[in-house]
Amino acid sequence: MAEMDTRTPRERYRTQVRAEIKEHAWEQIATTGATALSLNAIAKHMGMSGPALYRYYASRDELITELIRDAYRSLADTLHSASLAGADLTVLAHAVRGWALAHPQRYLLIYGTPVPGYHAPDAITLISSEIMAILLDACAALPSDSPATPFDAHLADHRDWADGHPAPPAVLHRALSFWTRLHGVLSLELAGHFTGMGFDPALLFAAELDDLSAHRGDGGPGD
Amino acid sequence: MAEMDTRTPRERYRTQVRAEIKEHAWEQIATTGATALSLNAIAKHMGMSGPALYRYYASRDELITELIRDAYRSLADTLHSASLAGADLTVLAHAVRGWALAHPQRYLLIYGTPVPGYHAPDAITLISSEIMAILLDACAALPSDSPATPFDAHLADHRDWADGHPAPPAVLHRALSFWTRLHGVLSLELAGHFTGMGFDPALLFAAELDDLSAHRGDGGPGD
DNA sequence: AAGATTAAGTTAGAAGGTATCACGAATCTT
DNA sequence: AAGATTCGTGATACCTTCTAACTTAATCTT
Repeated sequence: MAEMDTRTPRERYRTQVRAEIKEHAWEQIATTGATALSLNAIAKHMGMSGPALYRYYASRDELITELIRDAYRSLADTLHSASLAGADLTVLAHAVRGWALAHPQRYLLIYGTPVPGYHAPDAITLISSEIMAILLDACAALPSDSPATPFDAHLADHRDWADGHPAPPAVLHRALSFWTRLHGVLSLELAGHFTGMGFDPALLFAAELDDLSAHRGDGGPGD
Repeated sequence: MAEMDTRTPRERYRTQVRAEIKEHAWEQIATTGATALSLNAIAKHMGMSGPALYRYYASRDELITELIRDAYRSLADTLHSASLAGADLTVLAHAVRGWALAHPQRYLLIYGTPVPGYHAPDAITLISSEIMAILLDACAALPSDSPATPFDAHLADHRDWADGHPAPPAVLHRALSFWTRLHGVLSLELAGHFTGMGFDPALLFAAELDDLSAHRGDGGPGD
């Protein structure tokens, strides 16, 4: 049975309206993009007048910040699930890609062009490092006998972002490459820079992924 | 001697004002970002009233389109110069990075999150394939004895974007990897996703570049 | 040179955006 | 039931892009 909700009806109503606002916001973002998000339109769509929204979100920026946080949370949860069900890099990569293609505006909200004056609050940094931890675990699972590069040496001394994760520099390096390479393909694809070029972005993504898992692996027959 | 300018003074004045508008636009974009570009602010900054700008640009979108075109042109020229002065991939990559760091908003305008309803006109597609041609030339200059991947086979049949360039599929593949990997690092760096992580993005960029030039090159220790 | 034409710049205003404020009304608390 | 709190509203201020009408000025034609 549900335990007694200690919150007052007012509070429950409030959180429900906040959630409904975000729902409409996502709907609008999915069609018109994040920059064109309009509080007025959301309000009218919900049957109330513009300024009423300001009872729930102090500003447009605050709403967007919460949307970004939710997007991070959604991605982190997706990765967490994938990581539980067999956490190798390939599975993880396809989870990321699937999520990004299902919610392009969410991905772009996180990793796209930043809002000029925007600064990520700590809550987001936390989720971000949670994602990084999953990635580092997956990278650590792969063997790595590649020679230490100059960048590896640099990483040995600059591993704040690993947040205490005991991975060796080569693994840190691999995680960063994983992140930046997949983002390179994904962001260009989502931005539409491949449309009209003729090839299938999914295959390029897979090729980059193959290269990541193979060429510094067990020294075996890479592919 | 300057040859007679056949244009009327009106036309010369017109192009000069258009150029001045773009200059102010870049100034504003550099500080506040592209989404916050305001025609009104530009006009007031130039000492004339808002609607006057519409004599020179039919809409805000038309101005932005021309800015994007100029940004593409600037990048293409930069790459062209670099390509003339010894066109190996490393030089090219550092030219791109230098340009991107010098004009972050220009880079983001080209490769960042797209404007929802925006569609690139043909003039831009032309410059884009000009850039691709330079990249393909540089990639073709490197030896390539890597085994054909499934993606290579796919590229053999989907090479419209190469625009008649006679590069073999492996070179096309390398060009795409070059593009996406460097963009992966650059875009995340420009978006500020590395700030606070501690490591030096320049070294990550260099490491990615090393990997690109080395591991499928001379048959080195890679595989 | 005088008149007609064209272009440029102005003000006014429509439509829409964020955000603040003051006020009435609904609701929770006591 | 009375009081305090919160919600939603309309009015308002100040932005934005963009259109329309009007004035002024430069240029072209006769």
